[in-house]
Amino acid sequence: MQNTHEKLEFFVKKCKEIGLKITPQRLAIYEVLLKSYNHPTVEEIYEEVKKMYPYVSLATVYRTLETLEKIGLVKRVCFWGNSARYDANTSEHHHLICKKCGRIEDIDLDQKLSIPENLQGFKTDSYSVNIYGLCPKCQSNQQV
Amino acid sequence: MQNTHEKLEFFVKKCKEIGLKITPQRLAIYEVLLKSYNHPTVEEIYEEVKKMYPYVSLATVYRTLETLEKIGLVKRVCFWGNSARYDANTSEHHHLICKKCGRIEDIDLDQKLSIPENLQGFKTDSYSVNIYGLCPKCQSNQQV
DNA sequence: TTCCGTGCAAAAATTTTGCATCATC
DNA sequence: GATGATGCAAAATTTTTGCACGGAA
Repeated sequence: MQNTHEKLEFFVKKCKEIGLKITPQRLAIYEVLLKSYNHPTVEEIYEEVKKMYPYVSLATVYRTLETLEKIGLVKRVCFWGNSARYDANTSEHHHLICKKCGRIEDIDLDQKLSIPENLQGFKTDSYSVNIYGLCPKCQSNQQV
Repeated sequence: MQNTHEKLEFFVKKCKEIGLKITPQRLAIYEVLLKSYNHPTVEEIYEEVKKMYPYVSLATVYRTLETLEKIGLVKRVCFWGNSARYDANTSEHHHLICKKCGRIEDIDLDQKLSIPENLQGFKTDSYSVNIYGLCPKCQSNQQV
């Protein structure tokens, strides 16, 4: 597991390698994502980035996230509601999802599935597990 | 595993129980979903239903799918792209997803994960596994 | 100086809602 | 006949795109 600083250095290295320019917006967007552990929506990322760069545009956030996803630095996750969410944790991990409020948490599973390399003609390369349930808050609001 | 006919009867029973009216549109939408094994988008379901009921409205499809999801007859799945997809297979099963074209197939896994009932404060009740890879078609178009 | 990236605004795509009418029960 | 469901259109939400300008390399 790398820390934020190492991840940012890696980001800069990767951008230079590929020939992407390192703009303040790009850095800010990636930084926001590194700091958030709640799989924010594009809108939420945008609001956060605006605190540092008030003139940033939502379109830039969309474009940047797409770019970051292409080079493998962030993952697009999509579980709930109508908007895409992003995650800077690209290591092997799984998700715990509240069926009521949609809250998503990362989780490590020690159990491993052994997935055949070939399944129904698909050449497989990874998997992820979504575990559904009720988060602590929604359990106590159950009666409401 | 029930067949289509049994599922339709169950649908009718369930609707009556809850007090939902059985309209031709509802039946048609559920039927379309029962017959499709590719997790169609709302738009795709709409196009299919229109073949039987040319005057059906997209809004009805949206509302009906929401209703069917609430009563547990269909599942909303969301993996790829920007639109919601639906699945009438509500039994325990998992998904095989092509990273390139977004095709989704159901898959049975004989391996089981044993998920603790309590994880990070969440009361868990189910899980699903998404396996990612390349579908046969995208493998052969790889060079393109 | 050269391009890529950005901001802005408009367009496209997706989903929800209000309301009058219709059809099931 | 009562009530819930539908169709239509408009609105709201989410995402993408075109284009001129500005800034990183």
